[in-house]
Amino acid sequence: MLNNINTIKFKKEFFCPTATLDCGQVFRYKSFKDGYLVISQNKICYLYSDNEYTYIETSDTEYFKKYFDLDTDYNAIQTKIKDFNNEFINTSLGFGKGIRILKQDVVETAFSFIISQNNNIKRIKNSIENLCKNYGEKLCFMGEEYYSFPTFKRLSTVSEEDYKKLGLGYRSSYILNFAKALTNGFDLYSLNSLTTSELIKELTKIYGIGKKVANCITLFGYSRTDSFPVDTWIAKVYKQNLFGKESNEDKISLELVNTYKDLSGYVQQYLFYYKRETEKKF
DNA sequence: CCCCAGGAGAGTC
DNA sequence: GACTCTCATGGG
Repeated sequence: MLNNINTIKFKKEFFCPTATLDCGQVFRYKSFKDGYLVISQNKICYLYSDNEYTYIETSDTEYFKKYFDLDTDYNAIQTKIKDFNNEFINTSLGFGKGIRILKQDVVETAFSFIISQNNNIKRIKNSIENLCKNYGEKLCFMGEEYYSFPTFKRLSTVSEEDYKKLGLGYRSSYILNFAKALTNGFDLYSLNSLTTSELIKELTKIYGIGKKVANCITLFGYSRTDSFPVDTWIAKVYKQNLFGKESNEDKISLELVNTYKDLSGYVQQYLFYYKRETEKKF
Protein backbone atom coordinates (compact mmCIF):
# COMPACT_ATOMS: atom_id res chain seq x y z
CA MET A 1 0.00 0.00 0.00
CA LEU A 2 1.28 3.45 -0.91
CA ASN A 3 0.97 6.15 1.70
CA ASN A 4 1.47 9.56 0.16
CA ILE A 5 2.68 12.03 2.74
CA ASN A 6 1.56 15.59 2.11
CA THR A 7 2.53 18.80 3.85
CA ILE A 8 0.10 21.39 5.16
CA LYS A 9 1.54 24.86 5.76
CA PHE A 10 0.01 27.39 8.16
CA LYS A 11 1.13 30.73 9.61
CA LYS A 12 2.91 30.12 12.87
CA GLU A 13 1.57 33.13 14.80
CA PHE A 14 -1.68 31.41 15.80
CA PHE A 15 -0.44 27.85 15.52
CA CYS A 16 2.46 26.95 17.80
CA PRO A 17 3.09 23.19 18.09
CA THR A 18 4.45 23.36 21.64
CA ALA A 19 1.70 25.60 23.01
CA THR A 20 -1.02 23.57 21.32
CA LEU A 21 0.32 20.26 22.62
CA ASP A 22 1.42 21.35 26.10
CA CYS A 23 -1.75 23.16 27.14
CA GLY A 24 -3.19 19.98 28.62
CA GLN A 25 -5.80 19.00 26.05
CA VAL A 26 -3.98 16.04 24.50
CA PHE A 27 -1.63 13.33 25.74
CA ARG A 28 -0.49 11.36 22.70
CA TYR A 29 2.51 13.17 21.29
CA LYS A 30 6.27 12.91 21.56
CA SER A 31 9.32 14.82 20.42
CA PHE A 32 10.54 13.86 16.95
CA LYS A 33 13.31 15.56 14.93
CA ASP A 34 12.61 19.31 15.04
CA GLY A 35 9.05 18.89 16.27
CA TYR A 36 6.55 16.28 17.39
CA LEU A 37 4.74 13.17 16.31
CA VAL A 38 1.07 13.62 17.13
CA ILE A 39 -1.20 10.57 17.22
CA SER A 40 -4.99 10.50 17.11
CA GLN A 41 -6.98 7.25 16.86
CA ASN A 42 -4.95 5.30 14.25
CA LYS A 43 -3.65 8.42 12.50
CA ILE A 44 -0.38 10.27 12.91
CA CYS A 45 1.38 13.41 11.72
CA TYR A 46 4.74 15.09 12.06
CA LEU A 47 4.24 18.61 13.39
CA TYR A 48 7.01 21.21 13.36
CA SER A 49 7.65 24.86 12.62
CA ASP A 50 10.28 27.28 11.35
CA ASN A 51 10.44 31.04 11.88
CA GLU A 52 7.27 31.78 9.97
CA TYR A 53 5.21 28.64 9.43
CA THR A 54 4.00 25.51 11.15
CA TYR A 55 3.98 22.38 9.03
CA ILE A 56 1.90 19.21 9.26
CA GLU A 57 3.29 16.21 7.40
CA THR A 58 0.79 13.38 7.14
CA SER A 59 -1.02 10.99 4.85
CA ASP A 60 -4.33 12.06 6.42
CA THR A 61 -4.43 15.72 5.47
CA GLU A 62 -8.18 16.29 5.73
CA TYR A 63 -8.31 14.59 9.13
CA PHE A 64 -5.56 16.75 10.59
CA LYS A 65 -6.86 19.97 9.03
CA LYS A 66 -9.98 19.38 11.04
CA TYR A 67 -8.08 18.04 14.07
CA PHE A 68 -5.99 21.19 14.36
CA ASP A 69 -9.07 23.36 13.81
CA LEU A 70 -7.48 25.17 10.86
CA ASP A 71 -10.75 26.78 9.71
CA THR A 72 -11.17 28.79 12.92
CA ASP A 73 -9.87 32.36 13.15
CA TYR A 74 -8.00 32.53 16.47
CA ASN A 75 -7.08 36.16 15.92
CA ALA A 76 -10.79 37.03 15.95
CA ILE A 77 -11.31 34.92 19.07
CA GLN A 78 -8.51 36.68 20.92
CA THR A 79 -9.95 40.05 19.91
CA LYS A 80 -13.33 39.12 21.40
CA ILE A 81 -11.72 37.90 24.63
CA LYS A 82 -9.75 41.15 24.94
CA ASP A 83 -13.05 43.04 25.04
CA PHE A 84 -13.57 41.73 28.57
CA ASN A 85 -10.61 43.91 29.62
CA ASN A 86 -9.26 41.39 32.11
CA GLU A 87 -5.58 42.13 32.50
CA PHE A 88 -4.52 38.66 33.63
CA ILE A 89 -6.49 36.93 30.88
CA ASN A 90 -5.07 39.29 28.27
CA THR A 91 -1.56 38.42 29.41
CA SER A 92 -2.41 34.74 29.02
CA LEU A 93 -3.60 35.43 25.46
CA GLY A 94 -0.16 36.68 24.53
CA PHE A 95 1.58 33.84 26.33
CA GLY A 96 -0.50 31.17 24.61
CA LYS A 97 -1.05 32.94 21.31
CA GLY A 98 -0.29 29.81 19.30
CA ILE A 99 -2.77 27.54 21.08
CA ARG A 100 -5.43 25.85 18.99
CA ILE A 101 -8.21 23.76 20.51
CA LEU A 102 -8.02 20.30 19.01
CA LYS A 103 -11.03 18.47 17.61
CA GLN A 104 -10.39 15.04 19.03
CA ASP A 105 -12.24 11.77 18.78
CA VAL A 106 -14.84 11.66 21.53
CA VAL A 107 -14.26 8.05 22.58
CA GLU A 108 -10.50 8.49 22.85
CA THR A 109 -11.05 11.78 24.67
CA ALA A 110 -13.41 10.16 27.16
CA PHE A 111 -11.02 7.33 28.04
CA SER A 112 -8.11 9.74 28.27
CA PHE A 113 -9.78 12.13 30.66
CA ILE A 114 -11.19 9.37 32.84
CA ILE A 115 -7.55 8.38 33.32
CA SER A 116 -6.58 12.01 33.96
CA GLN A 117 -8.47 12.37 37.25
CA ASN A 118 -6.42 12.98 40.39
CA ASN A 119 -3.34 12.28 38.30
CA ASN A 120 -0.44 14.21 36.82
CA ILE A 121 0.17 14.80 33.13
CA LYS A 122 3.36 12.77 32.96
CA ARG A 123 1.63 9.70 34.41
CA ILE A 124 -1.45 10.25 32.25
CA LYS A 125 0.71 10.22 29.12
CA ASN A 126 2.45 7.03 30.23
CA SER A 127 -0.81 5.30 31.09
CA ILE A 128 -2.41 6.10 27.73
CA GLU A 129 0.77 5.12 25.89
CA ASN A 130 0.73 1.80 27.75
CA LEU A 131 -2.92 1.23 26.85
CA CYS A 132 -2.10 1.76 23.18
CA LYS A 133 1.03 -0.43 23.27
CA ASN A 134 -0.78 -3.28 24.96
CA TYR A 135 -4.16 -3.18 23.26
CA GLY A 136 -3.75 -1.05 20.13
CA GLU A 137 -2.51 -1.93 16.67
CA LYS A 138 1.17 -1.54 15.78
CA LEU A 139 1.67 0.87 12.88
CA CYS A 140 4.55 2.68 11.21
CA PHE A 141 5.19 6.25 10.03
CA MET A 142 8.44 7.79 8.79
CA GLY A 143 10.33 4.77 10.08
CA GLU A 144 8.85 5.13 13.56
CA GLU A 145 6.65 2.56 15.24
CA TYR A 146 3.47 3.79 16.84
CA TYR A 147 0.22 2.29 18.13
CA SER A 148 -3.39 3.09 17.40
CA PHE A 149 -5.78 3.88 20.23
CA PRO A 150 -7.46 0.59 21.18
CA THR A 151 -11.07 -0.07 20.21
CA PHE A 152 -13.54 0.02 23.09
CA LYS A 153 -14.40 -3.55 22.20
CA ARG A 154 -10.82 -4.59 22.89
CA LEU A 155 -10.74 -2.56 26.08
CA SER A 156 -13.92 -4.25 27.30
CA THR A 157 -12.17 -7.64 27.30
CA VAL A 158 -9.25 -6.59 29.52
CA SER A 159 -9.33 -7.56 33.19
CA GLU A 160 -9.32 -4.99 35.96
CA GLU A 161 -6.13 -6.59 37.31
CA ASP A 162 -4.35 -6.03 34.02
CA TYR A 163 -5.34 -2.38 34.05
CA LYS A 164 -3.90 -2.08 37.54
CA LYS A 165 -0.68 -3.61 36.32
CA LEU A 166 -0.47 -0.72 33.84
CA GLY A 167 -0.61 1.66 36.82
CA LEU A 168 -4.18 2.85 36.33
CA GLY A 169 -4.94 2.36 40.01
CA TYR A 170 -8.51 2.85 41.16
CA ARG A 171 -9.43 4.17 37.70
CA SER A 172 -9.18 0.62 36.36
CA SER A 173 -12.79 -0.18 37.20
CA TYR A 174 -13.94 3.07 35.57
CA ILE A 175 -12.14 2.19 32.34
CA LEU A 176 -13.45 -1.36 32.23
CA ASN A 177 -16.98 -0.28 33.07
CA PHE A 178 -16.99 2.42 30.40
CA ALA A 179 -15.57 0.09 27.73
CA LYS A 180 -18.30 -2.43 28.50
CA ALA A 181 -21.01 0.23 28.31
CA LEU A 182 -19.79 1.30 24.86
CA THR A 183 -19.66 -2.32 23.73
CA ASN A 184 -23.24 -2.77 24.94
CA GLY A 185 -24.42 0.01 22.65
CA PHE A 186 -23.95 3.27 24.53
CA ASP A 187 -23.18 5.58 21.59
CA LEU A 188 -21.26 8.76 22.37
CA TYR A 189 -21.44 9.93 18.75
CA SER A 190 -25.23 9.96 18.75
CA LEU A 191 -25.31 12.46 21.62
CA ASN A 192 -24.00 15.26 19.41
CA SER A 193 -27.50 16.70 18.91
CA LEU A 194 -27.74 17.60 22.61
CA THR A 195 -26.90 21.01 24.01
CA THR A 196 -23.69 21.28 26.01
CA SER A 197 -25.41 21.25 29.41
CA GLU A 198 -27.56 18.28 28.35
CA LEU A 199 -24.40 16.52 27.18
CA ILE A 200 -22.68 17.11 30.50
CA LYS A 201 -25.72 15.75 32.28
CA GLU A 202 -25.63 12.57 30.19
CA LEU A 203 -21.87 12.12 30.49
CA THR A 204 -21.86 12.46 34.28
CA LYS A 205 -24.24 9.49 34.48
CA ILE A 206 -21.28 7.34 33.48
CA TYR A 207 -19.46 5.73 36.43
CA GLY A 208 -16.14 7.57 36.76
CA ILE A 209 -17.11 10.74 34.88
CA GLY A 210 -17.81 13.84 36.97
CA LYS A 211 -18.28 17.50 36.03
CA LYS A 212 -14.65 18.25 35.30
CA VAL A 213 -14.04 15.27 33.03
CA ALA A 214 -17.41 15.81 31.33
CA ASN A 215 -16.42 19.40 30.54
CA CYS A 216 -13.16 18.16 29.00
CA ILE A 217 -15.08 15.70 26.86
CA THR A 218 -17.54 18.32 25.63
CA LEU A 219 -14.73 20.78 24.92
CA PHE A 220 -12.16 18.53 23.26
CA GLY A 221 -14.37 15.71 21.97
CA TYR A 222 -17.55 17.55 20.97
CA SER A 223 -15.91 20.92 20.21
CA ARG A 224 -18.25 22.71 22.63
CA THR A 225 -16.40 25.88 23.49
CA ASP A 226 -19.13 26.81 25.98
CA SER A 227 -17.42 24.39 28.39
CA PHE A 228 -15.13 25.40 31.24
CA PRO A 229 -13.32 22.47 32.88
CA VAL A 230 -12.23 23.42 36.40
CA ASP A 231 -9.26 21.44 37.69
CA THR A 232 -6.77 22.30 40.44
CA TRP A 233 -4.94 24.80 38.21
CA ILE A 234 -8.07 26.62 37.10
CA ALA A 235 -9.40 26.69 40.66
CA LYS A 236 -6.09 28.27 41.68
CA VAL A 237 -6.05 30.85 38.89
CA TYR A 238 -9.71 31.67 39.57
CA LYS A 239 -8.94 32.47 43.18
CA GLN A 240 -5.48 33.99 42.93
CA ASN A 241 -5.64 35.88 39.64
CA LEU A 242 -9.30 36.40 38.77
CA PHE A 243 -10.20 37.05 42.44
CA GLY A 244 -13.30 34.86 42.22
CA LYS A 245 -15.50 34.34 45.24
CA GLU A 246 -16.83 30.82 44.72
CA SER A 247 -14.98 27.86 46.22
CA ASN A 248 -16.99 24.98 44.78
CA GLU A 249 -15.52 23.83 41.44
CA ASP A 250 -18.93 23.24 39.83
CA LYS A 251 -20.07 26.74 40.74
CA ILE A 252 -16.81 28.20 39.44
CA SER A 253 -17.38 26.45 36.12
CA LEU A 254 -20.96 27.69 35.84
CA GLU A 255 -19.94 31.25 36.68
CA LEU A 256 -17.18 31.26 34.07
CA VAL A 257 -19.38 29.75 31.34
CA ASN A 258 -22.05 32.31 32.18
CA THR A 259 -19.45 35.04 31.70
CA TYR A 260 -17.50 33.86 28.68
CA LYS A 261 -20.22 31.86 26.86
CA ASP A 262 -18.84 30.38 23.62
CA LEU A 263 -15.40 31.78 24.40
CA SER A 264 -15.15 29.73 27.62
CA GLY A 265 -13.11 26.84 26.24
CA TYR A 266 -10.55 29.18 24.71
CA VAL A 267 -10.22 31.29 27.85
CA GLN A 268 -9.85 28.10 29.87
CA GLN A 269 -6.98 26.82 27.75
CA TYR A 270 -5.11 30.13 27.70
CA LEU A 271 -5.40 30.38 31.49
CA PHE A 272 -4.44 26.77 32.15
CA TYR A 273 -1.36 26.96 29.92
CA TYR A 274 -0.18 30.30 31.33
CA LYS A 275 -0.68 29.36 34.98
CA ARG A 276 0.82 25.91 34.70
CA GLU A 277 3.81 26.88 32.57
CA THR A 278 4.74 29.72 34.91
CA GLU A 279 4.26 27.77 38.14
CA LYS A 280 4.76 24.08 37.47
CA LYS A 281 7.55 22.38 39.36
CA PHE A 282 8.85 19.89 36.81
C1' DC B 1 6.66 11.45 57.06
C1' DC B 2 4.07 14.97 54.31
C1' DC B 3 1.66 16.89 50.01
C1' DC B 4 0.20 16.97 45.21
C1' DA B 5 -1.49 15.53 40.56
C1' DG B 6 -6.32 18.34 34.63
C1' DG B 7 -11.43 14.27 40.44
C1' DA B 8 -15.16 11.32 41.45
C1' DG B 9 -18.04 8.13 44.33
C1' DA B 10 -19.99 7.08 48.66
C1' DG B 11 -21.43 8.37 53.03
C1' DT B 12 -23.28 11.72 56.27
C1' DC B 13 -26.02 15.55 57.65
C1' DG C 1 -28.56 20.21 48.31
C1' DA C 2 -23.75 20.87 51.10
C1' DC C 3 -19.34 18.88 53.15
C1' DT C 4 -15.89 15.06 54.09
C1' DC C 5 -13.34 10.84 53.37
C1' DT C 6 -11.35 7.63 50.54
C1' DC C 7 -9.78 5.84 46.41
C1' DA C 8 -4.05 3.81 43.55
C1' DT C 9 0.18 5.46 42.22
C1' DG C 10 4.41 7.97 41.54
C1' DG C 11 7.11 12.17 42.40
C1' DG C 12 8.82 16.24 44.99
